[in-house]
Amino acid sequence: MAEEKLPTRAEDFSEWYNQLVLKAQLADYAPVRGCMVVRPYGWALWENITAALDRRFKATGHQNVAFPMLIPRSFIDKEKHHVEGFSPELAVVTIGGGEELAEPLVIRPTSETIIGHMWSKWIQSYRDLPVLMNQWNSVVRWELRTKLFLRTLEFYWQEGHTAHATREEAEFETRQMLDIYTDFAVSDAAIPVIPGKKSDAEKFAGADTTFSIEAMMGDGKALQAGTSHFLGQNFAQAFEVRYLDQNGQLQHCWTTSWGLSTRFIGAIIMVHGDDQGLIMPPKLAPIQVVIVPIYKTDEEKSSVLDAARKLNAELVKAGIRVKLDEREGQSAGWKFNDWEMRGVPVRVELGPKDVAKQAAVLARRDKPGREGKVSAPLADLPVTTEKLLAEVQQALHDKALNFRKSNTHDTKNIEELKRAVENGFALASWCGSADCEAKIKEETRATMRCIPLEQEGQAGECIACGKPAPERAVFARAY
RNA sequence: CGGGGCGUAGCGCAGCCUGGUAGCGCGCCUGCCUUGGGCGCAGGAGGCCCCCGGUUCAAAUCCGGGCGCCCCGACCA
Repeated sequence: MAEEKLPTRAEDFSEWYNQLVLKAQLADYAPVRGCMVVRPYGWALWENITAALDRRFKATGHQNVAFPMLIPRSFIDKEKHHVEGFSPELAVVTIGGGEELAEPLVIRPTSETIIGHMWSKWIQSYRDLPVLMNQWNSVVRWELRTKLFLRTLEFYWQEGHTAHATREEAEFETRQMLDIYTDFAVSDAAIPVIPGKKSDAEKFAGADTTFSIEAMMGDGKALQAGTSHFLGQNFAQAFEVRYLDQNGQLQHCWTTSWGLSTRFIGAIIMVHGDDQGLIMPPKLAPIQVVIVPIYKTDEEKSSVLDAARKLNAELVKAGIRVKLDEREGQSAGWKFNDWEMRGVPVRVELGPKDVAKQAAVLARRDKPGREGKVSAPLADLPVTTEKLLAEVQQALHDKALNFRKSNTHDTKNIEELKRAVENGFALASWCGSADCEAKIKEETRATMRCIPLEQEGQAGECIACGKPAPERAVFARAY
């Protein structure tokens, strides 16, 4: 690392983000434009995210599967809106084994089509339903403007796909998975999100209805952190996914799909991070506690390291993800800064003075300097640490929620909305027309993020046209 | 896809205008010293100066062409 300090978020949020991702060794640029290499620390975070989600998917009856990456080009063409939405960003394979292919293959941008194709073979009867599947994979979308984690040509995600006998059941599934994303974001990532419905302009290509969870980043911009789509019978019709019901009638299935990607790592960085670097939510942190030993003489070194290793073992036994930093040649101060930059939520400082009184200094990442430090007896440390991790988890969530609240404004006209989205969210009544939505975007550079499921306050007149509006929507500049 | 910036040691950069021995900081290696908030000293290793062509006795430097990456704007998980 050439530069030790990051730019501050106020100076240049975008540059702060870029440098942090590289310096914290979450990811690096790949040799191909717009592609990233996820490094061990970043992947460990992703693994914790996948574990937290996968647990929830399994608990609601979903099974994991693996579909191939290559899809016949013609499949994409079968659903009208789908092809319109995805054609511009497809990567297409035209040569295989040195021969021009009879039919080009696309690298999946998402798997609705190939899954629909297979379902048409597998689903015959209402007894075969529902089908509840999920796959962890990567997909490719040829984006023009890329940014590590937030938008790369290839990204990692999970895509859930389900087929149901009735509209109601499919709609329930769509909402259930949105709830799961919300619960994950709030409980595990400490990121408050607004679950809501997308406008027609913003919805998934091929969906009847798209829901999303929207989060506010540290610069006040919005990030769509997860989506759940009610696909109606669009793909079932395009791929003839049909079943015979109890009355002997042939019916099209109702399907859903839902996804959450490595983009979520970008959300964690931009929601919790501060000018010192990352702050990992304890529940997802690859390293929850780092022990930094401090010593001068050989004698001190051996007694401190003895105590540190013993402590390390006890914390491991308590189920805490702990790392003992035994690196030589870096000073304790250097290590403090290093682990702060990498966002470890709790640091244990252990030096001769501490060992003498059988204690250790605990420092919490979310409170800088002395303010966040306390001394605690070594014997209690597994318990004390666990408690502190829970406190940090809660504090991060509350801080993010307060930040969002204080940067969200009720707006009554376009001027107010324009000002509100300079550094936050705007709540505004919206009549629901695409024209008004387009007008707002044109004049303010903000997009309609979602119509929150939980409506706060009374809807009045549409902010753009003045006609009565049924609902209030969130507008913001978005990543 | 438009606008801007940048390609020189692992990283960050200077040198280029005005052609002539390739440099600085950090990192890395060795040794000593240090470790409670980004220690210090000494020695050392490390280069297709993005690529191709041109001008010239001589090109990192001037000229032409290409490629790549980043940033900013319109589309997107």
